[in-house]
Formats: sequence, C-alpha cells, structure tokens
Amino acid sequence: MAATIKDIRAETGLGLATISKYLNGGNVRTENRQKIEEAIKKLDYHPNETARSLVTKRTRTIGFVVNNIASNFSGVLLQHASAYLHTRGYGMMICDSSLSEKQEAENIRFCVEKQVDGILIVSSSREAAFLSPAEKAGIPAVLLDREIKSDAFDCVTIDNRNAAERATDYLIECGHRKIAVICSEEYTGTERYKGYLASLEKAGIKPRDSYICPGQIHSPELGYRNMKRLLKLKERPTAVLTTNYEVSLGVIMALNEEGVGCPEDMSLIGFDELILPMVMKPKLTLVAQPMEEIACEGARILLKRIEEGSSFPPQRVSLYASLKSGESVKRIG
Amino acid sequence: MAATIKDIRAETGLGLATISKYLNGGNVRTENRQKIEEAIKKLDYHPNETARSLVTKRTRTIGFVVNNIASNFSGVLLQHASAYLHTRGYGMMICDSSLSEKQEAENIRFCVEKQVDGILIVSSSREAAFLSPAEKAGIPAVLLDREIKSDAFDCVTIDNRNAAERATDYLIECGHRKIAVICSEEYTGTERYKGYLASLEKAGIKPRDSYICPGQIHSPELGYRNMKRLLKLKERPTAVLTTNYEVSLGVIMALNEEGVGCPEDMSLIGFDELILPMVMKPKLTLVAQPMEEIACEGARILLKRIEEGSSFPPQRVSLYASLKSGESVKRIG
DNA sequence: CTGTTAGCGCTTTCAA
DNA sequence: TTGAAAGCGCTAACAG
Repeated sequence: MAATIKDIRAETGLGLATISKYLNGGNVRTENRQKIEEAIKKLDYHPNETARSLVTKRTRTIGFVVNNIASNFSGVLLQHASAYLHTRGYGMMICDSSLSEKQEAENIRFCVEKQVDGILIVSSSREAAFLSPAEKAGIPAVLLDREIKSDAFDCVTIDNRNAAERATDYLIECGHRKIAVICSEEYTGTERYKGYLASLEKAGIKPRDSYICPGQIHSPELGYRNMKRLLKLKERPTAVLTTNYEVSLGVIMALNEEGVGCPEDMSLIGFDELILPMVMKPKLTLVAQPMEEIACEGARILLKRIEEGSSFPPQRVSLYASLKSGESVKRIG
Repeated sequence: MAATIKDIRAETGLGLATISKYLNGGNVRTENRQKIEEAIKKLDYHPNETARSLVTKRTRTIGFVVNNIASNFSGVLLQHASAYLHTRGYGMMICDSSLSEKQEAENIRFCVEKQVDGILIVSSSREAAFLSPAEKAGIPAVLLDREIKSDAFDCVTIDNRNAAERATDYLIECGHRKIAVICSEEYTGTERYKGYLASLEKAGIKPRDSYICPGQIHSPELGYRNMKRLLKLKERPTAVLTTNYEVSLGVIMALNEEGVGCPEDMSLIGFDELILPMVMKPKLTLVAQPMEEIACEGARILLKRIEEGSSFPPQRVSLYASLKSGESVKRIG
C-alpha cells in the first residue's frame, strides 16, 4: 500500500495542514520541513493526484481528441503539444476518433467524465454539436488545424485558402494552365479547394470539372484512384495540387505504377512537410504548415483559457504557411 | 456546476446508496429505477470519475510511455492499443520520452502519480531501474516491441534476431555476399545485428568492419550518413540491411541524392510495413512487424495482469514477423 | 507558522 | 431492496 499524508503525520507528529502546505510549496519552519522531507524519503511518499483532483477540481490533464492518430501529421502535433503541456505539469489523455464522427462525439463525452481541465481537438466533424458536453461542463476546448462551423471556440489554423491559392499561383507562374486538384470534403480540403479556384480565376483560367477530384476523406486511396483517372483523360492535366499529405502519397504511388515521371510528365505540389516529401525523389514542392506552432499556440491558449475563463474573446489564430520549393514542379510553355 | 449524486437524491428522495447501486448496474426496484433515470436526464448528470477513482482505487486509465511519439511506428501502435482499451472502458495517458532516458524515467513517475492502473511501454532504456516506481506502487507494466534487461516484466516483441537473420538469408540467396548493415545500439538494433551476423556465419561469409554501421539511435540521419559513406568505399557492398524504418528513409535519401539506382546498383531490405515502403519506387522488400497484434496482445496481457495480479508468471510473447518481398532486391551472380 | 475541522463526490459495509 | 454512515487522500478555511 502506498504511503499517504497520514503516514507522514504519524512519522513526523505534525498536522495534516502543515504537511499539505509543504507539499504545495508553502512556508514551513525549516525544522519541520526537514522532518517532512525525511519522512517522505523514508516512506517513499508520493501525493495521490486523484485525491488532490477531487478537492481542487483540477486534474491537470488535457484531453487530446484527434481525427486520426495513425497519421504522421497527428503524431507530430501530439509530440509538440505533449512536450509543451508536460513541462507545465499537465498530462494528456489521448482519444483517437479514427475518422468517425460518432467516435469523436464519444471521445468528448469520455474526456468530460474523466474531468479533464481542457480539450485539444483535431476534429473530424464540422458541426459544433459534438462539443456541447464539454461546453455544458464548462470545459474549454481549442480546435487545432481545423475549424468548425461556430466562432465560439478558440481555434488555431493556417490560412488554408490563401496557402492553396499561393501554391496554385506558383503552378501558373511556371506556365501550367491545365491544373487538377484532389481534395476532400473535410474542412482543410474544402478550404484549399477554394484557394485553388481563386487562383485560377485571377489568371482567367476556367476550372474544368474533369480536373476536380473530390472525395469524402483525405487518404492515400483518394489520391491513388484519382491520379489514375486523371492519367486516362485524353487531355491530361500537366500539374496536380493535392490538398493533404496522405493524398500526395497515393498520387505518387499511382505515378510510379504508371511509369509517369515527375516532374517531366506531371508536376506535383502538396501539403505538409513530413518525412516522406523530403525523402522521396524528386523532392516534393509543398506548403509547409508550422506544426509545432499550431500545437504550442493551441496549448498556450487552452491553458490561458483554463486560468482565465471567458474573460477574453474566442481566439482565432491563423498562422502563415510557407511554400517550400522542391523539384516536383516543371517550368513549361 | 455539474450535477452530483446528491442532486439526484434531492430530485428523487432516494438514498445515495441506492442511486450508486443503480449507477453500477445493481438491482433497483423498477419504480425507483425510472425515477433515477428521469432525474439523470433532467439534471444531465454524469458520474465524476475522479471521485469514483478515489474510492475504488482504479482510474481506468492506462499510461502509454513511448520512446518517440513522432515516429509513424509509434502512432500505429498507439492507434491499436487505444482502440482496444477504449472499447473496454479505459482511457490512455500518453507520455512521450523523446528518445531521452531521463524523460522516460520521469514519465513512469508521472504515470504513477496519476494513479494509472497499468503502463504500456515502448522503452528507450534497456535497464529495468526506471520501472521501479511502478513496481513499488504495484502498478503493472507491459513492454511493447522492446525488451529490457529483466525477465520480471510482461513483454510482447517479435523475434528480432530471427527476423533479421531471415532477411539476410534472403539477400544471400539472391547472390549477395557483400552485405552491409546499418543498425543502432537500441534493443531492436542490436538484436537485428546479431541476426545479421548469424546469417553471414551460416553462409561462411566473413563480416567486414567497413560494412557494419553502428549508431546510437535509429534515425533518418543515421541511415543517410552511413549510406553516403558506404557508397564511397572502393569495394562497395551490393546490398544493405537497415534495421529500422527511419534508417531506411535516410538510406533512400542518400541513394536518391547520389543517383544510385535501387535495385540495379544497390539492393535494400528494411523493417516495418508503414506507408513509405509501399509508396516508394521500387517497393521496398521488408520485414513486416505485426503492429496491431503487438499492441493488442500487450494491452490484453496488461488488463489481465491488472485483474489477476501476479497469479501468473511474466508473459514473454514473441510474435512472428514475415518477410514481404518488394522490388528492392536484385538477384545477382 | 501550525493544527483542527469540514468537506470534494463517490462506493461500500451493515443493519433495517 | 434500501439508506445511514464511514471513509478514500487530500486541500482549504479558520482559529490559535
């Protein structure tokens, strides 16, 4: 059985309050301080966080509800958020939604029952409803990377539309006019799609239906299937914008299988500077999201929200994503 | 303020014990059951898990202490473990050790204070000492993917030595005799290195120092640096065994940069069937670890251990890893 | 600075 | 089946 504060009392003869005070960094006479420290060492005492939480109503635990933990992007986000929070004494309860909105709603519920102090979310759903259990319980939530249809929540994203627009602008500058896009109906997918359209419009290029490849969810499969289809068109695009990391992977697979050279026969531009785009040949030109900043800024806002409640308005941070040039885009025309 | 069991009492006029019993699935008169259910709905009551934990001494939370959460391999392990545990009512407290043994020891300590019911570990350290806080607190731990120098703990791995031996055997069958290996001093690295040596010995091939590339930690950088070095040797190897996923990535980068074709000019065989080996061209021949099985079997043993204590001896499960052929190994000679 | 006291929200005897 | 009462390990007034 683990030692409790009462064992320390028995050992030192001091009162509970004094010991508790010491534990929480209060002032205690040096003589007593030493006694307590000895007893703690002797009994190998460690405070019971559960008991502590029950009375303070703070668990010092943050829920991290993520659309898909297996994705490398999530892993990196998690790494940075976890480092930030750990150094500040917080633990992280991880809940994977596996791309299911139902699971996501359950995860929020789960976090609430676990009495987490706050929640960090990379959401699947775009509707705010799934967050209501947290709201009712007064538990703040910060959205990472993806917005939802509500401006009541703190949110840290990049300007997806603008980033995709700049990426498309770049393709056009390189002489491309037949540009395809592979996106999904998820938040990031639709935003990036809008940026693509805006760029085409600026350049006076009419979007063609056959070059627009929508899908439900970002996945390698989505990229693979649509790239294969694009290659069969009698008027092939000369460049493709993929709106997500996993989609890029699928596109590359298809290109490899069909023996289509990049960038000679097909130019490519993607999102997210993870390990693969740096390893592959040719190096992929891409929009690099500042992952560490997204995670840490989100965590910072969440802790502030936990401290200060709704004393400040919902924060909507939009970070800058830079275009990193690789070798996957060919200048033509 | 969230509703408590006392609010339910006020609403229904029943005793606390009865309500608690209902909450825990006990028998209650139908009339009372209805009253309680109504009150719960009306007050939007949800049990406070912290309070529950304090008295039951079970948090229904598992600690997941992982050497490096940013790695894709960890993400997949986490995904499966999390799915397994969540359906059984357990949450997961994630702690990233960032490849630091010091951080790892702190993480164990952290989990203990958080009163987790058990710990799943992908360890950095090979010494058992860092686990002693858990042992002292009577919290069971199961090692995933990597053993430590102690047979007192449950452990789920693959037979790394044998897997590497089979991989090397395959290279030899394909006619290779100049085979290099890039490994690390980590558990998996050294085990796989032993398998490499065993295979060479069987075939009567003398290992050459210049073909053996050790390093501290598995990383893309390790693969990159060593592949570059190998390419400069006046007697180049014809094949390379990489003992880890990240290392393979670095090797591929180096090959690409130097314009060395695979498998024409260099054959390659690696570990772990993650996304990259499937996307890259040529498809990488590799040893596929059964990641889902490792995670779920580990979680299963942990829950059993939590239920049954030390009533059964430490489990040491060694799973089979299959060799998946791709196109990265050339037949020669 | 110290100790007594009263809970935090829940489960769990034990008697009715 | 039900309910009163005790207590899980800790913190937070409050009085000394």
